This record gives sequence, structure tokens and C-alpha cells, in this order.
Amino acid sequence: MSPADMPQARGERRKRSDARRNAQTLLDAAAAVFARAGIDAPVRDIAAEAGVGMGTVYRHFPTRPDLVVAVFRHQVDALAATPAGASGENPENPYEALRSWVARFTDFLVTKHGLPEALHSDQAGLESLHAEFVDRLVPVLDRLLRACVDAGRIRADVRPLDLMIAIGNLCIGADTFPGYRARHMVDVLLAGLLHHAPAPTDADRPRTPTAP
Amino acid sequence: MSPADMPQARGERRKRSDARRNAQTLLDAAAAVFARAGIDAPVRDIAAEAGVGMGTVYRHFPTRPDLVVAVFRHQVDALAATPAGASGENPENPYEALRSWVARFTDFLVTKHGLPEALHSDQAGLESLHAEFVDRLVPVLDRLLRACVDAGRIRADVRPLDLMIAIGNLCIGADTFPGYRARHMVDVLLAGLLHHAPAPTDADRPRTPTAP
DNA sequence: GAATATATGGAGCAATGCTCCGCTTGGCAA
DNA sequence: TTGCCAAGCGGAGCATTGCTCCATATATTC
Repeated sequence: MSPADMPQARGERRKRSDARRNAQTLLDAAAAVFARAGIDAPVRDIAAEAGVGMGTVYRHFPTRPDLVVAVFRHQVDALAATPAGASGENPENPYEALRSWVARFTDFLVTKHGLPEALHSDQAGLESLHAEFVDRLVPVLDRLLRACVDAGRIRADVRPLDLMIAIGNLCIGADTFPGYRARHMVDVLLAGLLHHAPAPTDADRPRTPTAP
Repeated sequence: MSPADMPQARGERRKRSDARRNAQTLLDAAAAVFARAGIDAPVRDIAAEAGVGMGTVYRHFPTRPDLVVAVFRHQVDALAATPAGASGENPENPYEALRSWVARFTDFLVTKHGLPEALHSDQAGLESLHAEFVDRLVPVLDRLLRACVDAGRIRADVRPLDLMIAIGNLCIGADTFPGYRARHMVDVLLAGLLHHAPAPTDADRPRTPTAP
């Protein structure tokens, strides 16, 4: 996890060693507390976990969302970097490339308790978190979508931003609401992008309703 | 707007007249404040709008969500009652019946600032609001979906609950996030239910990509 | 008109995000 | 090594907000 440092970047004075250490301690503590108690965990708890005072938290991360953003930044970066990498874009089957990236995105969201909810601003200045996601991930989705459209696989009237927010939204409640299958609904949404039906073989479509 | 009364229903003593009046005043005030300031408006503000004290609010609606539920109940009822009524189920085209009901549902959600967000419990005991929606609307969706499945129009692996929550989720941020087109994404989701391409007539599906 | 159950209002409590400020300390110069 | 001081720190305290408590006020009944 990269420290919130990069201190001397523009000739600024290098931060004091204890400050750098505390910033890192806070990031680790926040990650731990978020994982344990969800993203809405009180700042006090994070300060306590890190063994520092409230003032120290707010010195390093002026607002609660800043801390959240910092904690998730590198994970978002990883997500943003993916398509060019291992499970990257597949010129043969752009739709599968889209699906596979979206699956990773969905996994990420579903795993972090409360993250998808937090992406919605009206809470308390979480706009920066939202902005982070938009800035990093919309370009990726844009590429993936464009490839599909160019290949004539999907409809052209869905914008990357629409899709990103929609996926994020569909993941809300994935961990808190028992019967709800977020991943499945993301899949349905992606199917809705296609010009044609998903069913590769007719066997996939039972005539008699099946309880999933 | 039906008062929160039905007082003598089971031989219970009829509430005092001032109490009944205040309950109604509170409902009206809450509706006004919610419309003006969103669903997260402080209880104090609602009490002030109604010209009563905090204690009075909590006497009538033991918890904040109870008040929210009461305000929206009759609208939810209307939604639940629809399919048997005017724009009701269409045996000729069950998918269109589904679409038209979902459109009404979506309109409702998009209109009420903060309602879709509020449907997600982990905030502060909004479970009852959620429960209200589930109890009233899942049966409706069940009927609509079943009709589509029976007609062989849509996949059978989507449960009413999944769909209801998914639609609610897609509406989140509709009013707060500028570029996001919630209604459109609900439409895409519904298209994802279909076995075949959305186009009922081929004219509906342009081959050349269209900018939204 | 008195008695009584019912209802009211608003001070106060607890949780939580964030600020303020006096004290502490790392890093540098002598 | 020593001493200075800006950078950093801790935590009390403020504001907001959901909710509780109870002394007071009032509708209803006889």
C-alpha cells in the first residue's frame, strides 16, 4: 500500500519522519477498520486503531472521504490498469473482454462492505470518492464499450458513465440484503446491452419456470 | 392522504382528537419537508414545520423511518394496485405490461429525492421502509414476471426480489448525479431479461450506432 | 365541574464529523 | 552535543441529529 507521501514532488519540504509513519499507520488502520466494521466506521475508531489522536487523522486526511479515497486508491488503480494487462482486451471477443472486466469490478465492489453505497454523494461529501472512480474507470469502460460497438455486438446508446454508475448501483446491498443477487443482476444488465439474446444453445432456456 | 389513524379498528379506544389532528399535520409537514429538503431532513425540521414538539413526532411515529414509511405508504399502495387497474396487465403482451409498470415504478423512485438511497438499510434502521416496498411490490412483480416467463418472452432465472432491488438501485443518484440516466439503464436491464433482441419490430433496432 | 387517561413540548443524552490550540518532537545549525 | 523552532500531535470541545424522559397541559367522561 503506497504511503500518502510523494512528499518532495514539487520542491515541497519532505514531511517529518513521524508524520510519514503516521500517515501509513493510518492507512493500514483505516483499511483494517473498514474491512471489519464497514466504510461508515467512525473516525474515532480509526484513530484509536492507529493509536493516534483525532487531530492527527484530520491533519493527514482533511476530511473523512479523503481517507476513504486514499485507502481504495491503489485498488482502483489496479482495476484501471487491468484491460491492458493479463485478462486484458480481447480483440477476438470484445464482449467477453467487457464481461470479464465488469466481473472484476463487481467483485471489488461487492467485497468492500458499504463502498457502493458510499459512492453516492448525498451522504456527506463523498463526491471525491465518486470522482476518483469516474476519473479512473470511465476511460476503461469507454474503451471496452467502444470495442463492442465497433464489432457490432452491443447497442450504442449506453455511455460509459451510465454503465459505471449502474454497475456500482446494482452492487448496493449485495452484502446487507439477504436474497439479493447483485452479480446476477449485473449480468442481466450486460445482457441488455447485446443486440441479440444471450442463449447460445436453446437448452439454456427451459420452458417451465425454474426457481433459481 | 389517509391519516395514520384507523383508531377503533379492534375495539381500541379512539385516539384523542388533538392526537389525530397532530398525526395528520405531521404527515403533511413531513411530506412537504421531504419534498423540499429530501428524505434525510432532520426530524426537528419536520416538528417545526408542523408546529409541534419533538416528543409529539416520536409519539406518533416511534422512529424516523416509521414517519417516512407513513408518508409514502399510500403511494406504494397505488403502485401495488395498478396492474389490475387502468394500465393493467396485458395478456396480449406481458412484456409491455411489465415495462409499463416498471416505468411507473421508476418514475416514482426518481421523483422522490433520496428515496432509493433510503431503501438501503445499513443507514439507520430503514429496514421497515424496505420491508414495506418488498411486501407490497414483490407480489406485483412476481405476477408480471411470471406472465412473461409463461409466454416464453423472458429468462426464468430472475426473481421478483432481485428485479425490484435492482430497479431501486438503478434509480439511486438519478437526481444527484448529473450525467446519469437512470431510466435508460432500467430499460437496458429490462432488455437483458428478454430471450431475444429488444426490437419488437425490426425498425426499432438501428444497425448503425446511434448517439444517445 | 372534577377526575383521569392521554397527549404535549422541549431539555437533555449519545453518537459522530470536524476544529482548535497548547504541548511535544524531529531535524538542523552551531 | 546541544538548543531552537516549525512541524506535528492529542484530545477536549463544538455542532448536528436521532431519540428519550417527564413535568405540564388538555380532551373526554361522568
